[in-house]
Amino acid sequence: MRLRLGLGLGLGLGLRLRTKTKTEVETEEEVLLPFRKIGDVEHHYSAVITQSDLEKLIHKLSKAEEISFDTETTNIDANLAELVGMSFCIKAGEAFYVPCPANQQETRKILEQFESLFIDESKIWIGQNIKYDLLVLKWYGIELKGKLFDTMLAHYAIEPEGKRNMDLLSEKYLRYEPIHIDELIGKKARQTKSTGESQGNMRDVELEKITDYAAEDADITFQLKETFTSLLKKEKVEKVFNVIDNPLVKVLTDMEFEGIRIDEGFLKNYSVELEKEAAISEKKVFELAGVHFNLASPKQLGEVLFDKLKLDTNAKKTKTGQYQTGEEVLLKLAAKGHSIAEEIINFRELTKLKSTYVDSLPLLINPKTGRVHTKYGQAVAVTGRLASNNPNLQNIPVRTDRGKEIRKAFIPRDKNHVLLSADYSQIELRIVAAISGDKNMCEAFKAGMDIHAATAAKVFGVDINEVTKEMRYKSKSVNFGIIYGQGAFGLADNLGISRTEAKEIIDSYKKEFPGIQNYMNNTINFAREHGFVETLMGRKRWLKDINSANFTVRGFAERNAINSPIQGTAADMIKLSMQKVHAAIKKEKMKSKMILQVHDELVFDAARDEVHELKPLILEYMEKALPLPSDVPVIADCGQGENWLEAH
DNA sequence: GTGAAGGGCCAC
DNA sequence: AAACGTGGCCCTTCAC
Repeated sequence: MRLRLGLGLGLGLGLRLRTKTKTEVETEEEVLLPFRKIGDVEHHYSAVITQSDLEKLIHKLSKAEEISFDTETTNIDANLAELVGMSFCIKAGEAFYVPCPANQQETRKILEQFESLFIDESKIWIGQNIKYDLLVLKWYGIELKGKLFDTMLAHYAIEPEGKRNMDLLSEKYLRYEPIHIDELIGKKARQTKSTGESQGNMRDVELEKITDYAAEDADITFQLKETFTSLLKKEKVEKVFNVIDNPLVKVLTDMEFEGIRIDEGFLKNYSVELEKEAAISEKKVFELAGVHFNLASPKQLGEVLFDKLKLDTNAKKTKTGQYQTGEEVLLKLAAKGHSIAEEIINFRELTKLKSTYVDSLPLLINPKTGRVHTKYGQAVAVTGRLASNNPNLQNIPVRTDRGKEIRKAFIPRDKNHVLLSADYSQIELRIVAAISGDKNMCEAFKAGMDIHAATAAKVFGVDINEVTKEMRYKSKSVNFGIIYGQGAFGLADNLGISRTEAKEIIDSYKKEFPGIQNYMNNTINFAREHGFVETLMGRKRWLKDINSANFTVRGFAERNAINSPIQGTAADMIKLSMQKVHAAIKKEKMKSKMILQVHDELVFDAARDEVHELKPLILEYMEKALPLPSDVPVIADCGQGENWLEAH
């Protein structure tokens, strides 16, 4: 049996339409396959070539409230991409593809014709990961003024864990298997990650194929919107989507577009310095080891340390039979007087900084802007946090002297700007206090106390003035441990104290902060009953293993249950503050730009003459973005400087 | 050669 | 039995 639908149907607009059936069922058995044609609706996918067809399309789109929209480009990196074409869909089963010529002037002329649509504030643009498309357009000087509906983010709110590419969503929610991109540009073309080069040769794909592919994407996205709108309601996560994640898209688009300026010369010099030091360090290690080998290889290093030198006859091996050579292991060897271990740690620091940051960052400077444009993953972290990649600017070193030098390379755009960094103070602990309602913890924050010292005073039963550095240090560790669901074993390991002492500290902590103990129990019980936990804003995390009989798996789920509402609420809060600050900067027509987010910190490329009004504005919005229960105050601080290190 | 997995380590 | 949550990226190793 062979099904063919949608063939040769009338084309209302008289455009040059192409129609094609998606599921061509070959045999009776295949009829039983789960995938079917989109929504059982006939579909008409057409390429829009002529000027008159283009005008007809634009007219048609101008009457629609919701338009699903997708771009085809030459690069997976939106900052380097050229438009190859755009697809539109305003009705399930009917979609249009507008090819854009390689000649950028001609492409701009096509885009100009869409201006009335793009500036229409009443439109709703539907897209899957629409931040990408917005960025591509922004490079052509176009900003969509309407509202957005990102199907990727809708799905993220519904199901924050796991993959959500469009093929998958289509198969799961529409029971429809889309055309794979491999069919257009081949498998090889996909391995563009390392080179960042062309996404295959989308330009070379023949019109009929790319039309089907691109139009189908717009069609699928259009239909997913319907599905997800009701699912968001059903799962009670509309607020997460409507108030937090979906409106953040334009904010992140602007941030990614801006990027940050990097002092390339500084990094080049530092690289030479690190190279010299690493070479000296490596030589020392080889002398102490009495053998030359690849010091970057944990496998070879383990064999040298434990088979040849026999530094620890009980050295632990990993599951793959390798010796462990991580920093913890090396520190223990160093403590036993093995200076080679210390030198290896030194070598590791030098090479880590050099390869991951100092040598890599310059390679990612965008030739068009001379700046580095990170990309924010908005539907990656299960807790609701953002993730930053290519490059990751959320893990730039700051804890060691050598490491934090790298922050000096992050600089303002010009002499008239400074870097400004605003960060939340102890935000996750404040959230713990607030959602647990623990009296002592809340009071400590309300009184504006040094929270780790206040904790220490309670835990060790002394006056806050009598808290020693050691007591504060230990309490700080417990406070962090609480957030991560750490136990006595982990605390002991972390502090290098006995498990007994760790247990005593934790017991005392639980006694002095009973509300926190209650919160942990209640949260786990809630998770057991409902199968999920949620943030203050209702962001969910599903915990399928929370009732597992397997200790390990269940323990993991329990720690997730405790941590996710805390980490996620902090993420919700800073996302809300980003929207507000972004809107205020726009409203006040300021020159300053928000350029980075690092979980509890926002970085701005701030015009010097705006700093005085910008600072209080930022702090105000950060602190008021999401008021916490129990009247726990939210505090943010702000610094400025000629580079990121100084601003911190 | 490519890509996945492992070990390791940077941030919050 | 495992023992601290969320990420990204570098280098090596190993299978294909």
